[in-house]
Order: sequence, then C-alpha cells, then structure tokens
Amino acid sequence: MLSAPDALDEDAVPERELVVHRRDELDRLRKTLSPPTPSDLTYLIGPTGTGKTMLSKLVVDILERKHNIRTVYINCWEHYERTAILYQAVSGLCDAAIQRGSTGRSELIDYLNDDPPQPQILILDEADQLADKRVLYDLHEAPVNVVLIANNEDDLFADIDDRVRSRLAVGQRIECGAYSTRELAEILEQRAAHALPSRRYTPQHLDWIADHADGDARVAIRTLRVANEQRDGNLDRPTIDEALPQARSELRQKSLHQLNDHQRAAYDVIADVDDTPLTTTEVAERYQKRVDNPRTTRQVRTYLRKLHQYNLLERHGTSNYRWSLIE
DNA sequence: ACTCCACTGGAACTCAAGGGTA
DNA sequence: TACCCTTGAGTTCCAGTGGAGT
Repeated sequence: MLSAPDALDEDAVPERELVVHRRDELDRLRKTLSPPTPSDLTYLIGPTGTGKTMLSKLVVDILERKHNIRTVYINCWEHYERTAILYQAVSGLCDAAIQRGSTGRSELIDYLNDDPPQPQILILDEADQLADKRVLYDLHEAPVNVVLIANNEDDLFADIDDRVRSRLAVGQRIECGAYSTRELAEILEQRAAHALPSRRYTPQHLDWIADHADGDARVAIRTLRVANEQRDGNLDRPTIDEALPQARSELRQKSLHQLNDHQRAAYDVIADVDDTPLTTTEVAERYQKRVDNPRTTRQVRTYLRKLHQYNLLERHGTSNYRWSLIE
C-alpha cells in the first residue's frame, strides 16, 4: 500500500517539500510572477521530465492561495489551434458567456483585452506544439502574464516572422536542465520516503533507477511506482529491470491514447517493421492498404510529423525522411 | 556542374459539424 | 426550421529542396 500515492504520480503537483533540485527555479518563478505583470512573458525551457510543468503548477497553486490571482493552465497537446487557445483563455480568465464555435477569434481577443478586475496568469504548456504561433502575439498584447513552457526555444520560435519574434523575445527565462543521476536519485528518495514509509528499498535501488532514466524524472518516478506495484514495496534489481521498460511503455501508451484511428494506423505500420526505418512513401502505401477510407499521402505526412513531435517516432535524414519507433 | 525527380511543407481551399438566431 | 457563422480536419496545388544519375 502507498501512504501518499500522489508522491509516485509523475503528473501530480507535489507538496513544496517534495521539490528538490528545483528550489532556485521555483523561487525565481515565484518572484517573477509576484505580482503578475500584464503583457509580461516568462519562459520555462528544458527537456522532457525536468519539472517545468510541476514548477508552474506549484507556483500557480501558491499564488492562487496567497493572492487574488486568476490563472489558466492550457496544455498545447490538447489545444493547439489558435482559436482553441483563445477560447480556453477567455473561458478561464473572463466572466464572459461565450460559446465554442460561434464566438469569432476577434471577439475572443477583445474579451482578453478588456481590463481585468484582478491579476491574471496564463500558462501554455508544450507551447512549441502550437499550430499557429500568432496566438502568442495575441496573448502578449492582452493584459495577462503569460508563462510559456517548451522543450527548446528554437522550436518555440520556429515559423514566427521576425517582427513578432523580436517582440516576443523579451521576458524572463528560466532554464530547467536535465537532472543528473545523483539529483534524480535524491528526487526518488524524497518521493519514496513519502509514499513508501516502511522503506523496503535501498539507496542503491534508487540509484539504479536514476541511472537508467536518462535524466527524465517522469520515467524515474513511474519506474519506482511500477516496481513497487509489482512487488508491493519489496524492491530488488530484477524487479527494477522489469519495471523500467514497462514504465517507458506505459508513458508511451499515454501518448498513443491521444492519437486518432488513422494516426494510430500509421504508427502501427512502423511498429510492425523490425528495425528497418520506412520512407514516408512506404508508410503511406502500407497505411492506405491497412485501413478503410484512407487519408491522402499528404495527410499521412502531417500525421508522421505529429507523431515525431509526440516523441513516438524517430525521423532519419534531412530531406527524404525515414521513420522508425523511438526505443 | 547540370538535370531530373521524388519529397516536403505552406497556402488556399472544401466540407461536415455544431451552435446561434430570426 | 432554415440559414448563418465559425471551426477543424482533410485535400489539392505548387514552389522549394536535396539526392541521384549523367
């Protein structure tokens, strides 16, 4: 049994005392947003599993409790179209009766530009996934403090014209680098102490998990949870060895659940091939044989790019791509 | 160095769906 | 209930790019 199951949930916002090795970033973010400044931008940049989302949610949690601040969190995997982002922002920040689908973009922008009765913070997680980056400019013009979370600043600023880019370039940057093995082990130690107080594990077990998680706290925490479930807390090396691939597989499954049937079929085409990467044309042809009412090759190209962005596929080459699964 | 051609991704377009309104 | 508006998914078209062949 877990005494504090959230401590082993990689998506849950932890208590402040569970935040280790991100204290500086936490304090900087809190200072930056206390109070939130209208039209200010804050960037949280770092690889997957380095605590960016956790930091932003934790700070917002603290600020909401202590101050009269209105906040909205938007995950750009779920909502990536320009209008969808504006709709989510207006729904969360404005007391306006708006209807999805029948409120135009300009009207949504007008709502956002109204003087707010209280300070506002808008968090865009996975902001490099936005389909139309012009929404960043829409939001920057509004009286709201925007926090942009992304893996990499180059991707975030890709396909933005120079004029908009220079206006967005201002703002506080907080970098979250990949965790070292030592740091990850200490994070696990904290989590395990909360969730598994009977301590049926050793520091060596946590080191072993940390060493194999490639700096990704999500993988490390999920591995600890899987291993614990398998042996009900009695960790040993063989259990951890089994738990690691299972944890990675479970995280991958979470991403796969977000795909539609056609995207999934394209993914399965590549998954069915052992080791040999397929060209885009090969994927499209096999996919089109596999499904009823197949989409066009052009659409398959869009799917593959999306799967690549989801970190489900590896793309080989610079012009004529070949595709394989990420192991 | 040149040409050819497959591949890529942006832009413009169509279409179906969903909600508002008269 | 018919019409209008908006959106998002998908298609078509096409200019740019880079690899392969000569």
